[in-house]
Amino acid sequence: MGAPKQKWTAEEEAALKAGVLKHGPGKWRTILKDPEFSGVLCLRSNVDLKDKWRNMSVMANGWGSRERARLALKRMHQAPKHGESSTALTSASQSDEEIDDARPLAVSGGSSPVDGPKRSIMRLDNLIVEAINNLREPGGSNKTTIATYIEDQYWAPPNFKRILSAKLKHLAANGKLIKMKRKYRIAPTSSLSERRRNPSISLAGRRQGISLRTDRDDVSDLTKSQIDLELAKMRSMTPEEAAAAAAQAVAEAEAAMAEAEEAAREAEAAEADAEAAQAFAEAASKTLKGRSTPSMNMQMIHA
DNA sequence: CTAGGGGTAAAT
DNA sequence: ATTTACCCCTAG
Repeated sequence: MGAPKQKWTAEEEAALKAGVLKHGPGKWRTILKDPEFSGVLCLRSNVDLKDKWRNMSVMANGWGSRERARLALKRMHQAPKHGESSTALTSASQSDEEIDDARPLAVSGGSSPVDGPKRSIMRLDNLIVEAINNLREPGGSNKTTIATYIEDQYWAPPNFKRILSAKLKHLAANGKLIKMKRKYRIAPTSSLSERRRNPSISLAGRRQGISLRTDRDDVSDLTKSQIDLELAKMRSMTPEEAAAAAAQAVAEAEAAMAEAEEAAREAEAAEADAEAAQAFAEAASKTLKGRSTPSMNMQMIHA
């Protein structure tokens, strides 16, 4: 009875992504056994990992197996009117876009053993959240610290700092982050409240709550509708999607980089995200081709 | 153990 | 009322 539900947190998602990135899709048991991730994922089962990954992949690539069937069925079932003859060309509209897809991840039995390439495309704002959460600095973390963390943990494009600045500013404007003095912290509205169903492990982290809204430094004032719109736009964009799009133009990425820089200078909403993803993908491609190794160091604290 | 199907409870 | 996504169940 009583388990209301159990939502996945950013840390868990990040850990899962990192785990898949390292060991490849499948191998849930391996990921779960990894000491680096077990600290965060010890409450989840391998099946949970699989399911979550499925959900995320489905969301990322468009529609997987279930969604399509369900949607089709629902559409069919939910067409009360319609009728007879004529009309003809029914569907055939969108459906199969067959995304080129950089890599279908979990799907397909191909599953190369060492599938996990270095493609560490992750949504920048998730990265930022992860950085702040993991740093756990009192009063928040400043831009430099966040940048250092991310650069340390993952690879970063040369103009990363600029993109990060834009992103940070944008997130603060959106209300997703609270900016105080020179430090950023996660906004209290971000649904960080209830915690695990298993209270036994006391896990040192998770300092939340306290809507410390002291300063009226305040972000720029955007209307609620505007914020909502931007958020919706951001949400519709997925890392894999962006990565696929970016990978396609990887040959011309060098030229795109210039544009990205310029765009990042102004940095507006999802557009900045897209450019950032492009830059990231470009860097990933270079790395993959045999450049310097990405320092994939995970150093989490797990007392 | 992993992949997939299905149900059902939360959120919009 | 519809959609989202968490969780359980079963087959390979």
